[in-house]
Amino acid sequence: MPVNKKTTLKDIAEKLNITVATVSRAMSNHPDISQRIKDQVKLLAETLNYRPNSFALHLRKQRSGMIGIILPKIIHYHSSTILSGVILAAHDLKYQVMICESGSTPDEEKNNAWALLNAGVDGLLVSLSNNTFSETHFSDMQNEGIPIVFFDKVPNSFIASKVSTNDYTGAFIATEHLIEQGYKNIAHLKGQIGARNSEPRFRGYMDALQKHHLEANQAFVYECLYCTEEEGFDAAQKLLKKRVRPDSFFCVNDETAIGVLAAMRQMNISVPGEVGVVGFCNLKAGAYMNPSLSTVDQAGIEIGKKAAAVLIDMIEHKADPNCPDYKHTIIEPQLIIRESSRKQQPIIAGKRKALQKQ
Amino acid sequence: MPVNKKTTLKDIAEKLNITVATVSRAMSNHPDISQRIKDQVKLLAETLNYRPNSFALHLRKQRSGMIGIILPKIIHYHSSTILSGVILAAHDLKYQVMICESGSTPDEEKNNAWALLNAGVDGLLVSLSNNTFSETHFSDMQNEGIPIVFFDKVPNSFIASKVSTNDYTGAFIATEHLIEQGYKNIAHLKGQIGARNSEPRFRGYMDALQKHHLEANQAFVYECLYCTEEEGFDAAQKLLKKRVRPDSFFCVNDETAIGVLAAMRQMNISVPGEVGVVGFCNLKAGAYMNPSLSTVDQAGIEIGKKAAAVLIDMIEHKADPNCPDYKHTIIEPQLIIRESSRKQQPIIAGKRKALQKQ
DNA sequence: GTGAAAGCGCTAACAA
DNA sequence: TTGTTAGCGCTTTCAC
Repeated sequence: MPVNKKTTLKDIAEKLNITVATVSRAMSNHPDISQRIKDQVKLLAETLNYRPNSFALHLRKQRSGMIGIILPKIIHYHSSTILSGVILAAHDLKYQVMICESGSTPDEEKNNAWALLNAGVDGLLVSLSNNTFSETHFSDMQNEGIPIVFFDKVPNSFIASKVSTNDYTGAFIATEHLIEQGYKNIAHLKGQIGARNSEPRFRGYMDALQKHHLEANQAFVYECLYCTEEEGFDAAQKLLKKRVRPDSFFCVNDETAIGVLAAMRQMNISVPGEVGVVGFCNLKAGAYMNPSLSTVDQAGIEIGKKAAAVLIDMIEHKADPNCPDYKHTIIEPQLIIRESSRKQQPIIAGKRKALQKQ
Repeated sequence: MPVNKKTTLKDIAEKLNITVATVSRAMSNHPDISQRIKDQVKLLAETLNYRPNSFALHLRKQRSGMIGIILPKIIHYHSSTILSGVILAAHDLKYQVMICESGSTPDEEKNNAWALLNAGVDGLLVSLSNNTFSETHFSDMQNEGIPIVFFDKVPNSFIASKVSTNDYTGAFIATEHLIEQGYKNIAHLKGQIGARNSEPRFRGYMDALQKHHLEANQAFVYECLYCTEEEGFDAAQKLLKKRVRPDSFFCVNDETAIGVLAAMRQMNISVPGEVGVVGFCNLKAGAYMNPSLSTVDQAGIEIGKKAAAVLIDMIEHKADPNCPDYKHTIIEPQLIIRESSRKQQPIIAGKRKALQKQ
């Protein structure tokens, strides 16, 4: 493997018998430099394959043009969608993205944050793990003047820039949709009390019931610990064995909703005829199910784009005295109606339906 | 937002009336430095929140401890799994990961590569887009001494370090499995001729047939252009309308296989009873299908880990005269048998099955 | 229009 | 045991 030393401004200067300063100015099209020199320099730079040394640039500017992102788990569909959005916006603004995965452990999250800062990122994008209850290290960083934007899973009790889905309205429109389809006894598979998105989704569900004068039945709210398909499966079976049965499920996420669908299949209960189901997240898998799963889409790309844009704005206006205050951007989610909740329209068997996606 | 200038070695040196050199040595536990000074320095560093300036370190060492990764599309399950593996291994070896997405366009891929290098990565991890036919820019980089490892979608006609799945054996064991289950007329939904993984998978299929003395029927091989569920759906319908019908499908990926399952449902053909189906990739969705989808798992985490390890090895032994030659690591995939191909065992209705995953 | 020199923060060879 | 000096590659102020 050849180890050709990279060309530097010095190399060019020596070959042309001028100083590095002149070369530097020529490369950046400084008006003082004669066209002749500029041409010479640029030609030589080209032929020698000159590329500026980023390390020197970073040191000089005390800026790297890199932002760091910390995610609980990359494989989650929602996370990787957000990541895509972040990268898009960052590249547009000439920033690169460095990535870490916390695996939902607060310690890793903290280590990741410091590792990214030590690697030289100009700012941090953070989606908190569900298990992070103390955000003091992040407030320390903020106080040091490090720009941080929280996204998706954002801290409640902590003043900072944030970008997140409106979980409340997402849950509200999903529940309202079930009501409009004629379902009356709507159960809710709820997330863990501690989990960041569970509470607003629960409130959205409750408020939609209230708006439409439906009584909220405590027995129809089932708390899931891990929000897996298995829990959804179990929950659905338990709830349907009660004397008063629910006729539909609004689930805190698509995994549990998929579990509900499996339970319905096993119990020979028709969906959406007898029971309606709506999830939350718009997993790819939902579109493939039979019946396909209605859900709430969180516009991950938008969340990512916005979070990156806010962060980079903070980075570039750090010294600005009238620097904008921390702001919380709320992205509105969108209801995706598929077969699992469409009671009102007959289901047309066939390809179009079988493969319907969005 | 406060803009506290960060503490440097100089600050510490001045406060302690010693030189930066001494401070530097004290911080790195140089044996020559007296314990007293070390204690003083470290204490002050601690209280002043000293963190070494990475830009200066990078400039000095001409190394950043960052690697870059280029993926066609992050949202693809397989890609994000690999990414996770890369990050795991990189962090273990004290490297950070910078990420780009090519969107499967060769131009973006090239831009990404240069952008990552300009940002200062020590080496590159690349999964080629299906549309990349000329890899000259990568060979230029290689010739400049930049360590590159290709993974997943690797170049054929280009000598470099590579890590990839054994597509051939994956296809072989999948097909053989169908044969062992008693299927005789095995169709293959094949990827596009140009696509990187299609050919070895096709060969694996053909060779498995041959090994078991089954005649390969040209009419049973269907070439998909985009390998979507829709194509899988169409293909299955077309093939099943022929006079000689296939009794099973080995599909180039899980998307097409999911399409086949949908077609079977619509045509009221029982799976695996009448027709068996096996996919490739082990998408999450496959486990949720009814029947759940048999598939080939590509051990994405392993691919990622290995690719990162090889790259970092190249980076750290760049100057090594007996530097290892480029090597191609092949990761063996694993067959995941679920319901869609298990003809031999009766399907037990119920929860365990409905939710079976791996 | 171009050169000289300083400095970004750090390390390491050489001196003392 | 500690200080001095040079240098990583680049930009920029100040001279000329």
